[in-house]
Amino acid sequence: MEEEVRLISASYSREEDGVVVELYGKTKEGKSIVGRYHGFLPYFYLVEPPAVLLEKLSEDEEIKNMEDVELWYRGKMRKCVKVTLSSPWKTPNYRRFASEFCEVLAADIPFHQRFIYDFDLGSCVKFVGDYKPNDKYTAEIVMELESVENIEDFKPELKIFSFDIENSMKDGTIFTIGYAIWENGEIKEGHVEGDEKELLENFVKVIRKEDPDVITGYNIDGYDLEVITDRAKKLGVELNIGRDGSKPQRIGGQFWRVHGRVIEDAWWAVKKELRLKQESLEAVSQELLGEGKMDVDRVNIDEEWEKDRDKVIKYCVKDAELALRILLKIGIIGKYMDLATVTKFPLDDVMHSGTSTWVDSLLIREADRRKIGVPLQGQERKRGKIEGGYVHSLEPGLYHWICVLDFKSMYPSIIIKYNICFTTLSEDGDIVSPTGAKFLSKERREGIIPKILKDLMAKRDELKRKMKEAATEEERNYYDGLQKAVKILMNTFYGVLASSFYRFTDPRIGASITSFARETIRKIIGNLESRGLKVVYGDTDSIFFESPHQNLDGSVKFGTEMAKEISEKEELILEFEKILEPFFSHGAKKRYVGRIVWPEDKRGEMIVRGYEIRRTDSFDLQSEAQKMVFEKILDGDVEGAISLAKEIVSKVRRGEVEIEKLVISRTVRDFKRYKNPNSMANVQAAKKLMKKGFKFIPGMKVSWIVVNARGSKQDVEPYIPGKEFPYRPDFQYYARRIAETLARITEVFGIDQEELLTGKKQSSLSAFGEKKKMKTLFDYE
DNA sequence: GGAAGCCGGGG
DNA sequence: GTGTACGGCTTCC
Repeated sequence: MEEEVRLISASYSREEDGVVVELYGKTKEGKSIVGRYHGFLPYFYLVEPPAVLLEKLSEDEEIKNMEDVELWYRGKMRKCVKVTLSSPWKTPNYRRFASEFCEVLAADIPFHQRFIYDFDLGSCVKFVGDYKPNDKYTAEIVMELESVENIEDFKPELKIFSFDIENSMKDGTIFTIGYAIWENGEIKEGHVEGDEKELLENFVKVIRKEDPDVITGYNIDGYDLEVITDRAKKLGVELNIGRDGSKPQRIGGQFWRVHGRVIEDAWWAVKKELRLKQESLEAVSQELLGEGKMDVDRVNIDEEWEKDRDKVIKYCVKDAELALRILLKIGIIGKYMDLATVTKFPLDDVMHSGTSTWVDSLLIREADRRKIGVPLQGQERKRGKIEGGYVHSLEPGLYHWICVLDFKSMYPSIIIKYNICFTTLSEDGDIVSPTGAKFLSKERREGIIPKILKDLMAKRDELKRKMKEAATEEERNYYDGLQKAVKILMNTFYGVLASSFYRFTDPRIGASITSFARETIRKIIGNLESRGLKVVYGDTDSIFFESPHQNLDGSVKFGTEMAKEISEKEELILEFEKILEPFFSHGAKKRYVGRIVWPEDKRGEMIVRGYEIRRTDSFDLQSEAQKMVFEKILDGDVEGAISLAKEIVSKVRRGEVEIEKLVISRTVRDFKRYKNPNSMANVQAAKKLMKKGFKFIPGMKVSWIVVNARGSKQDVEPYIPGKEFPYRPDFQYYARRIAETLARITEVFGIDQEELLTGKKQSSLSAFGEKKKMKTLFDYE
């Protein structure tokens, strides 16, 4: 019997006759399946172990086998012993014990991943074996596996179960659980009823019956799952919602895992994929779906429940539905399926493991093939930060016809070009990085990291080619998703190598990569300048220079030629990415704005880098004013921009501003949890609300307006939407904040914060012309 | 300037 | 379960 399966998650069970590896997935036909594999055993390696250790281990019943092997480790082949044991869960103990005697290798690899590496499985496989009904599982098909083979990847539609709970603010009792299920392009809704115990039992029943691949909801990681687990425990309900009947488990006080399914919090998905100022379900639904939650006062949920149960149930189901549609809208499942394909992992592993594990997935397999020892992940963390990319200084001003060139996969290309790898790092290497580290040339020993990256790069080119040749939109999207995933994975390699203590590397390697990159980009900038071109800016892998032609056609032609010419010289590919007309910066690195005029499909798009305001104490007027001024500048109207900035500031000073645009909001927790509660504006606002007779519940969001910022601490007054605000905002304070924001732009034209505020020039320096002085004034980094 | 603290979502 | 884990901003030292 055979079944073609996309792997969703993998784990193992202890059964009477030993350990069983369980591979969960979805078949091409859309059925849920579990494949059971018997007889795979955990193992690790000892490097040059002393006899006393071997003796002790050989007397131990847990140890199944010991075998002499040779492994390359720290620059040479060494005598090692492969130790096979019978219980994966005991491995950490033996690892700790053995570490007292000698170095231990590959003893910290999760058992199911060890299985996947050893069978070199990808994310889609063929199960070969017999169907054996087994009432342990909720899956439709259960197979006892004889073998597992890799097959071409496919993306089955997954079944997604979204839920939401409503529970008492007073005692935590769960009132209802609403859900929405995505299957075959349709959404089905429902809720569970009964007293709290029945309700939880019914919830478990629904999940077991529906057997979803993915469980979601909004902030379920931090709230709903926690509450449900607590209440179930109190009431003695078995929360066996795993595909094997196991309970969900919290990992590191963070996310949750359950055997056979993926638990993906829609809120976290939104955080990962988008950068939004407001992340509440209401705000995100409005933003992505154009509709909001139902009108229920959840601070008074107990009363609402007493008053109108049907309404609360509807509200609850609606929230579950919104979370589901958000998850679908951002396409995170599809994206991670593509990443699963390129990392050769089950979906759950790629979604819920760190990026270093993605790199492990390719690197450990390759290391095993080449008999290279796999070191343990070091314990040290966050040490010795390496120097990053080169950032070219940016002189303040407005520029025209800026060509932007970008290195294609710069860091991966550098790693390949200079054969940078832990296997090539060597004192007698002939490739010397600017930091002094030496690497063997490709001819003497090809590094395994460069090899993997080279394959990935070729893979990406092939996928891009297939994408271009695609006959249908669907096919095109399929390949586009995969090529993007390869790109993400390639960049992850650098990110992991640059982190100070990844198992396969050390800071010398990360530092060498960036130093080669800095050297390369500096050289190219130097070349461009020696041709008389003005290089305006550059950051890590991009170069911005002024086109010698003040028109579109000439600039496109010139940029294309330059990219081609430099690429040929460097063994690295420079791509002509875009033309900005105009381009503006006030002179700080990583901060600029511009309008794209080429390529055609992005024409008119405004790009803003580094100026985004995402401070927790920001108010709407700040970002609105900034945006308006930028738009004027990009229209080429500098005078207009300056007068607009002055006008906005003086209007705020005079109090001619919509009060809503000055509101600042934040959550307030239990006052006791603050070290210095009285100094915090949110606490002050909450206390004043209570005085006015409003009910305060920890966790509530409060809004306020600053009414006096002159003293040692800010005086604020709560703002209640829809009600008149009976105080006078501290307009001087708001004018100052706005002027601070806008002056960063207008300073380039000689108008500083003081002048925006008072209309008077404060410094004797006037605007342009005095470049040298301007540079010292504005070149803050 | 780096480490520690806190928020954000949810009822 | 061979894994101990957010990301960004602010305040503190």
